[in-house]
Amino acid sequence: MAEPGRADGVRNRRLLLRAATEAFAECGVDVPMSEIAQRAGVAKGTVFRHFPTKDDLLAAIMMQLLDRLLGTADRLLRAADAGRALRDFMAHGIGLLAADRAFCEVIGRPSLQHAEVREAIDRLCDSVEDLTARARHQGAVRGDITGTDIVLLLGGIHQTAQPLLDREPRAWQRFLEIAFDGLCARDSAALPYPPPARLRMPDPSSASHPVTA
Amino acid sequence: MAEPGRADGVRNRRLLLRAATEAFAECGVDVPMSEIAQRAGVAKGTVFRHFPTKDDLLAAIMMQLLDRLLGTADRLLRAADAGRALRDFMAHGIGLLAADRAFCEVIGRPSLQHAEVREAIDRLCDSVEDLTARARHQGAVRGDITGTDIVLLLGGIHQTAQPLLDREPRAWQRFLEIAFDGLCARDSAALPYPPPARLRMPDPSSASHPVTA
Amino acid sequence: MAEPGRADGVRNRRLLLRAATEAFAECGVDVPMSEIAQRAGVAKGTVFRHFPTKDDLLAAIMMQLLDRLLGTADRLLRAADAGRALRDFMAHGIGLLAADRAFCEVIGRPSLQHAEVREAIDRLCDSVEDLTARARHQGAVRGDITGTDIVLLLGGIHQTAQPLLDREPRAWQRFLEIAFDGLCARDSAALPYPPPARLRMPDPSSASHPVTA
Amino acid sequence: MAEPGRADGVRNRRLLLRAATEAFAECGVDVPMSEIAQRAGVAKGTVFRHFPTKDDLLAAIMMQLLDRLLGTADRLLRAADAGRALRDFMAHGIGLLAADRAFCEVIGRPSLQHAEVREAIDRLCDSVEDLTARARHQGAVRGDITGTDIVLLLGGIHQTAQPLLDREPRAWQRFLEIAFDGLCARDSAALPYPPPARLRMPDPSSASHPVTA
DNA sequence: AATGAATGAGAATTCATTCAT
DNA sequence: TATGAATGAATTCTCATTCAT
Repeated sequence: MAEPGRADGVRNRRLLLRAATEAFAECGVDVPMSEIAQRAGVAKGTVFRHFPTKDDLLAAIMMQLLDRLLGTADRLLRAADAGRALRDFMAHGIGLLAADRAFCEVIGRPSLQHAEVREAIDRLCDSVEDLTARARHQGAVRGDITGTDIVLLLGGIHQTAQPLLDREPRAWQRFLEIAFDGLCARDSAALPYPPPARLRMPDPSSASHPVTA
Repeated sequence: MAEPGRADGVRNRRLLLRAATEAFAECGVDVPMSEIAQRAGVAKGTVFRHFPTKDDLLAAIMMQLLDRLLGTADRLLRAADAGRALRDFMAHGIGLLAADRAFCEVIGRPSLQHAEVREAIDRLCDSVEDLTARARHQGAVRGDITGTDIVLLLGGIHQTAQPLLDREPRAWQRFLEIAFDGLCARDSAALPYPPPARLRMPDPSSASHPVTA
Repeated sequence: MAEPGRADGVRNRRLLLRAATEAFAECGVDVPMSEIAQRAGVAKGTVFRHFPTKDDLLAAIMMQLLDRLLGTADRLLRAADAGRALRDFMAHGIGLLAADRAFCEVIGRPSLQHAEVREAIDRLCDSVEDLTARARHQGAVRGDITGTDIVLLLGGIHQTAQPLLDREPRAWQRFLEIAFDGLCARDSAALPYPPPARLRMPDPSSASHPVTA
Repeated sequence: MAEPGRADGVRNRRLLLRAATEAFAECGVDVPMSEIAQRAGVAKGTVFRHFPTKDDLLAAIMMQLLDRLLGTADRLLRAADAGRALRDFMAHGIGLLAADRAFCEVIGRPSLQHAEVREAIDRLCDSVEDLTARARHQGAVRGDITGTDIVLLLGGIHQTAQPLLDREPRAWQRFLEIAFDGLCARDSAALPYPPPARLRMPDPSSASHPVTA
């Protein structure tokens, strides 16, 4: 509108990502692009200049998350105590999710099919698999726990605590502890269901059920 | 011309609920009302005769779910093995959620604020609290686990397995087992975060943060 | 399942077609749907209720034109004087085009790829081919004139007179006469270019050049 | 630092005209300005520096066309065989139009109202009138054919062949021959409609009917 | 009561044009 | 002068909801 001057493109991109992350986190993926523009203090057209479609914007936000997760996972691969490292990774990941309501809703959206996002998820799965394997070998978790279990639990634990997040932003720690105790339980019987297959983002072709497996 | 219209009305209401449950489960809450009307084999106007707004329809579906959960909880209160009963309750609840993609999305919607729904959630929490207390007293779960933990875990475990649901509809059993092992872990240290407060549906007035606590 | 409100629907569809024909004729295909709605005296949504996309509306208008042309062609096939019939057909066709500026612009639009439209064009070409063959056999036109020539000339003659249409709505008669004289010229040398192939609407797949051949 | 910027400006203007001609020819007048900028290898702002509005750019392209037509007409005025000259002029003109899909669409656009364009059209009409008068006097065309007829036929013949252009870029020669035969037909009855008035571009004020006369 | 046509407030997206650097 | 980021009006289309029949 009466915006004084044209801001640096880089700066606006950052403003937009911040505004979008916030808006998606608060309102979910159905928040209008115009709301995001407003929060970023730019005109609607500027959003589309930086992110040609809404799904491109969602994908960019996913990438932020995935990049941070990947960085953490790779760093923790060098830790001596693999069990501790695995738990730290989960804590970090859940903490990131806790800031973003959109994560649950983004599943099944075309944004997950961006080549970039698919690759990042793939790389993340690789690293978490390594992280988990080390914990398994050190006896820190049961022998039948896989990296995919861990990735799935990230979202699940976050979701468990989500209704509390407003009033108790750290409540997820409670459920992480419970889950981690379950992951360790060495003397228990075999789990009643085999380990899940590696996560595969759905091909852009399959249109029926939009959920991944 | 005694009551045929009324009978029709009852029948249509049932058709609509079935169709809506199915449609929401398959497509999520963004499915158009027209799609629901079509699946039910009635005209759009008829949907609105029975459910004045979309959120009323969502609330009715929530009520179905909650009623079934409540029935199960109350029945299981009479079981001898309280640990077994708690686990059965969770399995039943997660199984219901697994059939309905809309459940995750409904959080934060005004449908959660229907007086009827709030009351049902309240009643459910009471029953699950009882169920959990019995399991606690029988030593089947740790002493610091509450009914609210259990209710929250319902959604969380479902969410953990959700990306697998298409290909492996029973995968949630694996994560229920893990979580339940964690709930039992008697020799562990205290949980790092205190038990959550009782679930409270948000007041219809507070519009900012749509998540409950 | 009576048909009470449907009378309105039929009436509105007619209003819309009339309004759209007028609007396209006056303003070209770029006229906004909202303008058409306004001219028809209905709300925007009503246009889309009747014609799900703009191209559907354009296709419906094309169908009006093609149906009338086809009716005329078929009727004239029974005339005794084939040369006269062919000229009458052209006069009728050009008269229809003269009322519609959109016709020139619609070429290459997806509306031409509607199955219904393609079939109508096909049928029209068949009839005009017959009409032309009869004129050829009666010696009313040169031996190397085909139905496709005639169909193409319809648009061409209209286009020739178009800049005059506002002030002289019948000026196309002058150019029809000139063209028809050219079609008859029996003692002339062979035409410098072979007859065109049958008109074929482009496959929806070919996206490069949107013009038909 | 004498005039390098100016030289750049001239060069850019030429690049832009070339790119725009090409883009309009391929895609029609709705091609975005950004596409033209890209084809010219300059930034969008540069397009607007040279042509303040899109219609200014269209007008400049019209001027190119008109200048070439005018040059040809004037050159052919000196030919001995006036009938041959007239036909050569038409062939040249149609050939130019055949390369430019935008020409048909430009009719009715404000670009036709540029003073410069109006003058060029006027001058062209004068020359073509002379050209036609000479052909008339030599008996090469009917006595009631005017220069305006010829100018109008340029667009009309092009339009006739347009649907074939993709596959048969020279098909217009067939229709030029037919039309020219019609123009010659000396023994025919009088044409059924009087010669058109001189072409007049519409006043910028009259906004209702966008077609010229 | 049921129907389905009509409504109109948005939603995403495009693009000519402006303007700061 | 050239650049390209920003603008915002305009456009197509969707969908919850209302209402006449």
